[in-house]
Amino acid sequence: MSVKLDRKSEIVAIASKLFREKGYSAVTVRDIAQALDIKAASLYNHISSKQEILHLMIINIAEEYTNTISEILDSSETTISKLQRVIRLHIDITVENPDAMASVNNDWMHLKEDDLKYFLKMREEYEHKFRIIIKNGIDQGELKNLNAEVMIFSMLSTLRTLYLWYGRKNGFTKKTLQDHLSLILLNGII
Amino acid sequence: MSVKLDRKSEIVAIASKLFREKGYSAVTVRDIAQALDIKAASLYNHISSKQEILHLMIINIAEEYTNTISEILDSSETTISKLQRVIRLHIDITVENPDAMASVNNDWMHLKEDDLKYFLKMREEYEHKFRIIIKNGIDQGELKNLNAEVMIFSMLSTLRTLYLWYGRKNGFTKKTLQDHLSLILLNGII
DNA sequence: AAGTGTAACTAACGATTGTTAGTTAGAGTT
DNA sequence: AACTCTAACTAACAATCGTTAGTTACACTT
Repeated sequence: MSVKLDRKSEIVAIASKLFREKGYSAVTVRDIAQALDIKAASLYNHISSKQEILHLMIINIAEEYTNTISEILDSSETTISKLQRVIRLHIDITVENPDAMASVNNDWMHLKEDDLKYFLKMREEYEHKFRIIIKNGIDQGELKNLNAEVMIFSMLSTLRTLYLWYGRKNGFTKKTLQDHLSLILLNGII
Repeated sequence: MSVKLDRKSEIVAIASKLFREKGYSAVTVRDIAQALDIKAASLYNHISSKQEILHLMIINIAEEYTNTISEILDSSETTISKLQRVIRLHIDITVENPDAMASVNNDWMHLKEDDLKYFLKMREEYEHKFRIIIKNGIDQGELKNLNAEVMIFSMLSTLRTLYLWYGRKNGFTKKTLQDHLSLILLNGII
């Protein structure tokens, strides 16, 4: 609503980088302030607490995952097509927020009571809907009849740690990932 | 060498669980002591610092990964067989040290100077040898001619986060994983 | 009985933590 | 010219951090 939001976003962006490098607990508000070249107390003109930074970093992203997988599940595409959309979802969010994804993966447990419950509820819902997509695919013969949990685990592990690989020395562009990741995740490497 | 080692291992074991739940920085030595039902200062009869706990947790495991992948690379098996041994390596270490694996993945950056350099050197060597196995497999036509980096990323992401899934409500036993994981990682799900 | 080693304890340390209160300089508005 | 808002500041707070020093109770060996 106000211009303040810009500075606030700047704080969240810088904090994302620091949280990614050392984790939420190891980063002090003085670290964040120093990276912005201001004093720690000045941060509190823009944010209410260190917690709020974590909230802004994680909750929006978690909601986007949850909303989009609901859309995908409810659509009337083939399982393969659904899974490709899930892969695209992870690529898109990771490319847009590579630093924040580290906190979504590793710092969510430092959310406070309500946020924590909300986050865990969303994560459960996400995995639940992912599981349904996979099981439908198996039932309809679109996927091999293998252990569904191992399939889910294997795909989600890769998609969730995308942030660790995207933008590294390897040539992972958004296009490379979109072209090769579904091939490899769905068809295997042999 | 002495009986002390038992108590020391007990400390590392308890600390592994706590580090896994909240991360190295968020766990205080008072937390660790309380979990053992002793006072914080008493820990220092057994360990020299909080750092030492992290060292014991990470370095041994990293060395085991590094040594074993060297053996695998140097062996004269097929690529498929080598990759199956790599999968087994990750399963074995994870089943043996599920809690410590969390720190290997998420707390290594809190190792101090020398340990940190050593760890990163080992991780690079590990990925390097993994890459050679994959590239040999492609060159000899044992693996599809797809982006090698995406293959590496996809497999390692899954294998490294095994600790997050093993022993959860899903029925992941060591046998289930050994039977299904190579099928899915190597042959895909379609 | 005296001596030694182990593993716990109490008490305290200096440093650092997130946060609050109150102030100030400047830009935009009335 | 007076006022308001914004975003920085200094100074300080109580709480907590990892760690050290010195002590105590007990078991085992001599």
